[in-house]
Amino acid sequence: MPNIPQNLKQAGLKTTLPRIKILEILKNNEVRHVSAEDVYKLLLESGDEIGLATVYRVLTDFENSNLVIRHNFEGGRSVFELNDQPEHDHMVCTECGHVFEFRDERMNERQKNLATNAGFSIADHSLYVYGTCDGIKDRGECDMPPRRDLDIIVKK
Amino acid sequence: MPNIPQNLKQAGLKTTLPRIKILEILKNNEVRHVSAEDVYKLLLESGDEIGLATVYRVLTDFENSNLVIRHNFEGGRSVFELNDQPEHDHMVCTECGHVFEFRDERMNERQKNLATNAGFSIADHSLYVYGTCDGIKDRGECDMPPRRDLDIIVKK
DNA sequence: AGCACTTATGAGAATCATTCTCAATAAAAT
DNA sequence: ATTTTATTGAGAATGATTCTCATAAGTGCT
Ligand SMILES: [Mn+2]
Ligand SMILES: [Mn+2]
Ligand SMILES: [Zn+2]
Ligand SMILES: [Zn+2]
Repeated sequence: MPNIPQNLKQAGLKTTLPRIKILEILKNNEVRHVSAEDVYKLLLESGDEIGLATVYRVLTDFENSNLVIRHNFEGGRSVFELNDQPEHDHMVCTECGHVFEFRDERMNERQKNLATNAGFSIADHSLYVYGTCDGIKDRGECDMPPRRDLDIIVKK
Repeated sequence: MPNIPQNLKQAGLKTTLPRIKILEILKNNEVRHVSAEDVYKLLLESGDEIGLATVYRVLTDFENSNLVIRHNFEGGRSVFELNDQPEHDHMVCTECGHVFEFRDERMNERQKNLATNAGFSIADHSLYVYGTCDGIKDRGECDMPPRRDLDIIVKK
């Protein structure tokens, strides 16, 4: 089991209670793509009184030390996820809010080639697909909580 | 030359002065990816006193009637562009702010297949690539204003 | 453990983009 | 021209996020 204080130290961050608690939440398998507000509420639920400003600060610190990745889905609020998966993209269901993760190696490659050929150095990229997960819903997979593993993997 | 009142009527929008002025700006070849604030300032520069709230409203109306497309690049502000180009994606230079447009038919297809196979109905998607345009800059293409035509087209 | 030094936290104020409210106005319909 | 209905403008309100600054907590060193 990964040692959280260890993780923080490695990331160059002091081991403080708020950071430990928040990293615990993010490592918890029950959640995956969470907003700052979500984290704040989860903390309250577990009896930890940590200010919202602190939650934002900690998440930003985590982002800067690459412990988490920040997403800007439509809707104006940032969403964070633990940076413990290979690079992947997201499909967001605009009906039920479920976020599906997928990975398409060939698409990544194509993106890189494209940029490189154009003389552009990629620092980052974001691909979000919005729609509804009807088909998946029909198969009873929609209302399940997001899974730890990528939902869809497209092989080369 | 496309008739602006015509365009508005077709879109089911009343022909009002603010709408005409704003559509004029968007159709003007000098700008392409603009924020509401940008539009507001351009209006002021040309002596039109149109409230910022109206600019936002009009742009949203335009979006709803598919006259424009709204982008949510990183940085928390929406950017709009006239919807007069085939579907395309964007590379945003985080140094100079230049936005390059590109189109990769195969990537689009792949996205669609991916989603379809997963039982997901795509309503929309956004692919933004962030980085720096060093190479392009070297070739003296970077600080030019965005062009009307897609910057980069990748053929099948 | 106790002390000093540095960094993080909390609460609330401040900021920023965007939306809302509502009275005044302008466009379309009759 | 008159009525009807949608739009505008100014400023207030909102919502997410950041900032400020006094207080508290972590870390290193006696
Ligand atoms: Mn993810
Ligand atoms: Mn574009
Ligand atoms: Zn769904
Ligand atoms: Zn550049």
